[in-house]
Amino acid sequence: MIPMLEQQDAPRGVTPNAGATKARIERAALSLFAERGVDAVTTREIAAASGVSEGALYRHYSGKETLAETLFFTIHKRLAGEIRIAAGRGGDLEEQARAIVGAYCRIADEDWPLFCYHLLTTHRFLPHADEALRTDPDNPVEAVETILAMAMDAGALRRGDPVIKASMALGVVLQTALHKAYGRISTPLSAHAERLGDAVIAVLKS
Amino acid sequence: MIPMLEQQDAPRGVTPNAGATKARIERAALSLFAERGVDAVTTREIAAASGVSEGALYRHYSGKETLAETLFFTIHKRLAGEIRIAAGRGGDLEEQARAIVGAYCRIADEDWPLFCYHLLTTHRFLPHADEALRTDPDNPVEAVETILAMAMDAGALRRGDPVIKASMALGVVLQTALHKAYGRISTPLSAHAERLGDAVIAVLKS
DNA sequence: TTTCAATTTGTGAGTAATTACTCACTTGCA
DNA sequence: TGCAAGTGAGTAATTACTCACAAATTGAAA
Repeated sequence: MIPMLEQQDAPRGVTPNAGATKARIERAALSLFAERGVDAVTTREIAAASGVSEGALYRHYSGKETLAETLFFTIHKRLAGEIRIAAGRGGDLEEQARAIVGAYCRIADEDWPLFCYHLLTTHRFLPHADEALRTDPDNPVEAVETILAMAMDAGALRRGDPVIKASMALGVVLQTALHKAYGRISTPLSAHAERLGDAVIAVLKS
Repeated sequence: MIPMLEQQDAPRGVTPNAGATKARIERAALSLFAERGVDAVTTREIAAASGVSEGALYRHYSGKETLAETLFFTIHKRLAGEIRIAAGRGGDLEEQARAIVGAYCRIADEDWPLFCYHLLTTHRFLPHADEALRTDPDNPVEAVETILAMAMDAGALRRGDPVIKASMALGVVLQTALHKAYGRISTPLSAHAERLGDAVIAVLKS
């Protein structure tokens, strides 16, 4: 089952509403999960918020946990992809850093519930995911680590532990996003992209 | 009820084991909460892990939620206090920053379950705490914000939004701690205190 | 020191409430 | 007509919390 998340244009030969229910369930679950945590949200609530019955939920997902997991890894892989794309647009390390920061801000502002859900539930899924997913290199952290390791090899960055450098650099952006999640910041994350970029670059050079 | 967390020296006139049960419950709950999340841990499990009965739990706390909340705000206030102490030892902003980073690392290494629990459950308690607690200025974030605002007033730091600066600086340390929680880093946090300090200072100056 | 009632602390089976999930059935589209 | 999609009352299992009781501790009188 592929998550839909957004209403898509209907391919020909398919009812226009195909996937609509699935997408509504996902959007409702997402907001509730981000707000109160997966465990605190009941399947009844998800159904009510989606405007469908509880049974419909099980037509699309084998259970609540699977739904939560699928949503998580959707954004997880998307973030990894966007990071690689941003970094792949070339330029020096500073330009790459700014591009990655910009991508994070854009994704966060475009779909805050999804981004927020990822931010707040990583610890639930990452350490406990099965071997295949946990060691899957297609994740945001490793994407950044790879870029930093390559920059070190190329002499664009002082040698050091890429794991630590990556966590420090990511922290600049993610903690700011967290503060937004806590209600300490009300502006879009993009409003701070430049300062975030400056700080990330300062961390990388430190 | 005051959380005990550690066995204390018995004041005279009091049984030597006073508080021992309460402390055991708290330690067991802490580890379980940090590992799997408050909602996923049952009172039975806490009782079993503490080696006491389920009823004993309710002699000391009015319920699971109260226990979780008390543990959270214990470390929350302690972190705020330690930050202020570290910053209060004088010195210029760089020395203050290094002292605060050192304090975070020390607390994390001294009591990782407690620190980790705080790290992973902030979003559960902070946005939903009652007015008094949520607006209580005795918290780690405001402690840092205050220090930065004062440094700006004193001309030691370029003017800017202290909220953003604080979140970026905190992120350097907290995201690295998170990566330790995810199993990406196995060394003590203190092993990276110097690099973390360098990065925080770089962020502040950026 | 010994005794002992009062008080605190601990026990664990029981309970009411909740909840994830099922299934026999209906609906509506191709 | 056939099949996928949707329904919602029902169910078995779980769980936070209670309560009647037992054990331990205390302070001090004898």
